[in-house]
Amino acid sequence: MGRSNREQAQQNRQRILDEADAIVRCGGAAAAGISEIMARVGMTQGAFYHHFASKDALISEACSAGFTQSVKNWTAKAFPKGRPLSGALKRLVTYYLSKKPVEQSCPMVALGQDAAPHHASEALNDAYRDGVDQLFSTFVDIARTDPSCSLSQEQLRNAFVAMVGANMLAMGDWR
Amino acid sequence: MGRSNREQAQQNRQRILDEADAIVRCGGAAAAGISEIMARVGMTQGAFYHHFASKDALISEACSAGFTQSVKNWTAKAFPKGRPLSGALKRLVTYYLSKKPVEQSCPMVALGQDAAPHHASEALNDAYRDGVDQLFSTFVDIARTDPSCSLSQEQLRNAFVAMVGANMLAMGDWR
DNA sequence: ATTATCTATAGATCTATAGATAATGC
DNA sequence: ATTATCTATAGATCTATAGATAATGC
Repeated sequence: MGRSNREQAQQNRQRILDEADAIVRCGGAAAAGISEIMARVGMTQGAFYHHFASKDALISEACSAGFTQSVKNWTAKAFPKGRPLSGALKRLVTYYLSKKPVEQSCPMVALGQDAAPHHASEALNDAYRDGVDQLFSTFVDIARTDPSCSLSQEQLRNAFVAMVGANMLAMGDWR
Repeated sequence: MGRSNREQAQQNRQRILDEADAIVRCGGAAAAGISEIMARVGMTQGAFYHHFASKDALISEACSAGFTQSVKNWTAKAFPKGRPLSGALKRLVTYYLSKKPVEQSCPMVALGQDAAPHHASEALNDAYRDGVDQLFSTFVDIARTDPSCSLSQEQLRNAFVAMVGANMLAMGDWR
């Protein structure tokens, strides 16, 4: 097959990112082989390197994309259309702890090990830390907007890490 | 070099397990290559398969061993010799959240992704779930023995997952 | 005779690159 | 002319096995 036009090529790049994000959330960076990703997209391995400089560049970008997606989801679930602001934090926590398809697992948990500075590139570690900060800010924003929530900053931090920890430990039980 | 005697061979097996545990805690199961492990032990790859049926058998056993070690450490840190029972839970939490060498990272966090049933063998998943149960039981036992602690069962579960979640998220910041 | 270890290697990945090909963009 | 994709392959893993070797255990 010949080359795509610019718009199509841009869409193909996005599909590579989306597939990488999905696989990474299932099994971490090691599970996201380039041949597997490209096969899902419907192209050969060779084309990959036209879109990304390296696997690490892909994973770092997929990490950022995954966190951006989560921020969007959190806000949408906390403030569904036509419902009062009150109860927003509770709705978020319920959504976060609900069972979802593996490819929608939380990026904080999916990349926790891969993003540790001992093994990760600086790009990936930065993307991860930035993503965690974004999700925590979103969490606090939701709590502050929810008039039924009166938790202090410290209580919010405890609630946040408890939510993430509970999610990680629950992963072992998914059948 | 020729063969070791039975006692020496048994010690070698234990060293393989210990090295596997250390590497797994640093970077998960994928980071623990058999050649790397055997090189650290000071033997060649070929000898590995005399001691273990497969890499998966090794990782599963290393997982159990890691949790057993953690249970022991938790109890020792909560109840140091010559100190009152009061304050035991606080001492445990402080120890758990203190910065330690990577090869002593918490197995709940190190293996969280690897042990998820989608990718893990049943043996590894069982070892992980069993290990988490053991650590939670240890946590509850310490709390129940500590006269200064009056947390309910539900509060203890929240404290446990918060502690684990905080540890996982802190990993991204280790420099 | 048994067994713990070593040597050598098969076979399956996986990342990355070089060069050809075919369509787009100008 | 440029560029998105494909074909083919290099080179580096990594798990596992087969068969040889050398010391132990009896």
